[in-house]
Amino acid sequence: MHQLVTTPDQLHDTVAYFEAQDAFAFDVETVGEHRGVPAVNEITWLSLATKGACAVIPLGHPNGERLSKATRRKNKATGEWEPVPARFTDPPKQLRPSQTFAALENLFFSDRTKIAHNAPFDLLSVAKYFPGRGFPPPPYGDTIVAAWMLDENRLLGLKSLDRERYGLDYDHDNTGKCVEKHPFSQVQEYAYLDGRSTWLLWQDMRPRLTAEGLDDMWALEMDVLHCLLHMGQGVPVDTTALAELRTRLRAEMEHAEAEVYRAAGRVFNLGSVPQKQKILYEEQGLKPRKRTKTGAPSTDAEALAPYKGRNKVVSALLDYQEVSKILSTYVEGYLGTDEKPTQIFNGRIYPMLRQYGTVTGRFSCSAPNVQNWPRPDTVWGKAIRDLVDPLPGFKLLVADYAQIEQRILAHFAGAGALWQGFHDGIDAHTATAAAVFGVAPEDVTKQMRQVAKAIAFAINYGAGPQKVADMSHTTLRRAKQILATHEKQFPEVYRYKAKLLRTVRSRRPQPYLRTLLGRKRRLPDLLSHDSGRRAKAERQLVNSHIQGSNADMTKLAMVRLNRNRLPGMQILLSVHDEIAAMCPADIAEEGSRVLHDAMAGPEMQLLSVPVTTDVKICDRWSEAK
DNA sequence: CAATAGAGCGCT
DNA sequence: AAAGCGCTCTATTG
Repeated sequence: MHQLVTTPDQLHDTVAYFEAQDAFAFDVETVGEHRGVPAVNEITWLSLATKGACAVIPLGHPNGERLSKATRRKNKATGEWEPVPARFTDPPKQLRPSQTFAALENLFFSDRTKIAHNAPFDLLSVAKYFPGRGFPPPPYGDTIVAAWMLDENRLLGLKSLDRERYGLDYDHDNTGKCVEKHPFSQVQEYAYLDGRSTWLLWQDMRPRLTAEGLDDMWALEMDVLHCLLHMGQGVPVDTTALAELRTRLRAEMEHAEAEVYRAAGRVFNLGSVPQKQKILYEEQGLKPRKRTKTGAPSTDAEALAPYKGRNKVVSALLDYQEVSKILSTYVEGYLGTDEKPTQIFNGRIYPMLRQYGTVTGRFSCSAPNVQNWPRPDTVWGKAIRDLVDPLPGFKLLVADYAQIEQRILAHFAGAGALWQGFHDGIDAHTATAAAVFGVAPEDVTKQMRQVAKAIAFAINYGAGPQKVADMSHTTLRRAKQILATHEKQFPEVYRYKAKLLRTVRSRRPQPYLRTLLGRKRRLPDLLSHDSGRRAKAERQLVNSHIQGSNADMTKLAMVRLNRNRLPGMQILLSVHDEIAAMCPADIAEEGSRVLHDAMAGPEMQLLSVPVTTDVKICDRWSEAK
């Protein structure tokens, strides 16, 4: 059972009880148009749970109980069913957020372990109610991170975990999505169960992390969480430049659109795949070069590439699609339109990095996703990245690891040509090309290097000879020959792959690998009887080992940067092997050294080959070369 | 009308 | 028979 807290006395008793514990779970329900954005949302429910107690604190829920059960009624005149607007009694008198959070301040700003399911959301939502105090300090617990570390392949939502662990199946009408639509007692029950199950899951999972040898990785992830709270301040953007970009892109798009219609001889919906198929493969008489997985002729850029410059519709369409993608995703997506809300608040975007967002250990990123910004060596990529606007008096610091995945491969494979190349300071693709083509590194041509890149894909992603041929612009026969030579020149790479497979496949109860810093990746399909699934799992094995180890290093670098951050320095973004920060201009040089050492200092030399990064100090991203 | 699937495309 | 993501648009389904 739980205590409903609506009076100062009850609040006082609740606080006293929770302050006597060394850990507690909590959960917030939020409302408002931007309920999902912790920087600006509004909390209307707070639930707390710990050993022996749960408390639910409503903070301005608008509804009492539902007056009529019916949600639809028949219109007598038309005979149609119409929705009945929900009507409620008045809600009970509730505590004000200000008095409530004042009473809870000592609890949240204590050394007690603060546990939530997706803790950055709850902690940052709560933090606003403690102005001037920043966010609650460690230690933290996050049941979604724990669940992910214990099984990255399963559904991680609180409700799914409850169903799996306890057979508990509450909330059939998605109460949390929009609490203000629902009656008081229903939300009260919902908030109670969310808080309670977070606490129960924590009790269940924390010891299992230790049992699975994940204590060090857990410590790292909780340090990452601390860093994410710091990053919750968001990224300042130049909204004026963004609006100008919108004007430019709209003009370009109108032009491109007209070009397509002119070439096609008629107007059609440029966003419609079926219509594009009709135009290209029926009216223009092109031969489909590729099929989609449902068997339809593909209209993607790769399928159209052979016709670019030869067919006017194709050329115009590809131009249109490029502009349209940039405008809708990166410009209107951020500024908002009549249909879509803006993602910019107080001149900032608040990208959400999810530390549990991938099976390999990488971050995923959303709302907006800044990990898929167009590359800085393209005209639109420059324009998008230049929207990041360090505050007056600040510089931008941007750094990425050089060829980190190839270095990790060299580390795992051990002594050999690749490994030696890194020790000699030779670029990995150049070293590979030199060995495969039997020439000196200085004689490696652009084309040879391109082939070496394709080989790297073949190793890291498990690409086959056909793919390598396509990437290297050569024949299947030649690609097979090249791969055979590579195997002869780099036997240690293939020995490493074989040994990894043997080791991992023999592990029980299900095969799993461990990354550089001990993260687990389970690959049950390595034992599948379906050869297709097995082959896929074998590709994932090598890729996850390398990609996951890369993720470990980047996460560790972020934590180190957060720890050694200079006063006024703010970590802005992380994109897989890249970290961007903002630093007061007068200490930018020193800040760049801190960033460099966080990523590639002596303590970060965790591989048997050197790890390097180059930090750029700039006012705009595009200046970073 | 809302939710989901499919295609496509941006990134490392 | 190329690993890991998220967003937008259209078409289809409930």
